[in-house]
Amino acid sequence: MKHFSEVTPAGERVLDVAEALIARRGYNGFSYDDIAKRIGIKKPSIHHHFPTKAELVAVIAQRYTHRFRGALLEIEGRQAVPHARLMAYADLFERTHLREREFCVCGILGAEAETLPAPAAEEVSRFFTLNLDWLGAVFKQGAEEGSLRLPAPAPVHAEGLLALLEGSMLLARGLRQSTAGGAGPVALAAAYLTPLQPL
Amino acid sequence: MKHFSEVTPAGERVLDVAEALIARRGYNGFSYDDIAKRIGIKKPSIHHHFPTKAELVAVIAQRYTHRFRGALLEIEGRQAVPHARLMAYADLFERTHLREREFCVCGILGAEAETLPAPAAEEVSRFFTLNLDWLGAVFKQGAEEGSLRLPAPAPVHAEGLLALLEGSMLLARGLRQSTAGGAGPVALAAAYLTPLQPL
DNA sequence: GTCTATATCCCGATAGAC
DNA sequence: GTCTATCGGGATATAGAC
Repeated sequence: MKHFSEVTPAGERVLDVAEALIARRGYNGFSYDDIAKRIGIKKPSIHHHFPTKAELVAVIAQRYTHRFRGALLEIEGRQAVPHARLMAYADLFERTHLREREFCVCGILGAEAETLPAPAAEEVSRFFTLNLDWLGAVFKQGAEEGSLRLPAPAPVHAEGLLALLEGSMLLARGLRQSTAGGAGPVALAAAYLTPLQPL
Repeated sequence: MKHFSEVTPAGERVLDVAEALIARRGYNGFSYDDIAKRIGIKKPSIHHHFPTKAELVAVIAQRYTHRFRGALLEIEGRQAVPHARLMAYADLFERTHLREREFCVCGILGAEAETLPAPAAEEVSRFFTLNLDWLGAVFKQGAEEGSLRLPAPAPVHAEGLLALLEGSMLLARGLRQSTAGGAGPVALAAAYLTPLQPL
């Protein structure tokens, strides 16, 4: 399959617009014509860059995961303490969400996984695996050095925090508010993590 | 708008099939013909019961919320302790999820809220408000009687637990597993709630 | 309550000129 | 890289007979 780094500048413009559409309406909620109209070109021009919608979405998920991986590395360089790393991680979701109430791209694609073309579903699965592995390692480090007291194995907490953050976006959508009940991803993560810290 | 209790038996059959379709593929992932084929009748017969898809989905969300309200009342009658009530609540999601990997109907509709007809989006919003209010009251009771030590206000924990449970279904979908990473809603809720209990 | 037939529209996708 | 034109299909929805 095509790799996002091979895309031309005009193709990148398509990816940007399509990604924003997915973040708001999901895979089944936008069309090639929606992209074309927002860019100001015609539908067949989109097909010129990405022949099928399946490939377009797979590349978007792939690029999104790549960007996220970069953000994780940046957090590692900026924060040394597990708790601080996890809060910085939660802030990634908060910033995504504050950007005009966007959903995590792979989050909303994950919800639609049953209707997704196989290549796109695989890319989405990679996104979640990447995040769970990274979170699991951070929780494990915290448990080993004693800065976090975990009542469950590290992978369970990794899954719990990721579910909490993706779920907070779903909630905000469902409630039709920018931040559900007034609390955003960071506040929810803090409520999750605070009791795990020794006094 | 029509109330679910006015629906005829044939109409209820339509609701049942459509609800199962939504739980797997979402609002934008199924058509009237999908319903018709599964029941064994023709497409216009579906329109006879529910003239528009917007109304059909609104009634489904309405009925789903009603059923959920009943389940909450049943938990109140069966469990007296806040922690036990919350775990029984998590089990509602676990059972939904084990039923052929279904998503919470209002959960997946919430993710698609931006593309939902207004009446359906309002019903979905009601579902979340109902759940947040109920959870908030349980957390508040736990904090007041001292059986739960909450680092954040009760409404924040209500939002956190609901986000965790909805998110766990999203994760499982995205990872293409019946229970993400092996841990289901109940295990994640336990990891969330255990540190909130005094020793 | 269900049917056949049809209207209208939009979708993803392709052909081929510029 | 973008365009016009078009195809085939599937979507929601309606009319009207049984």
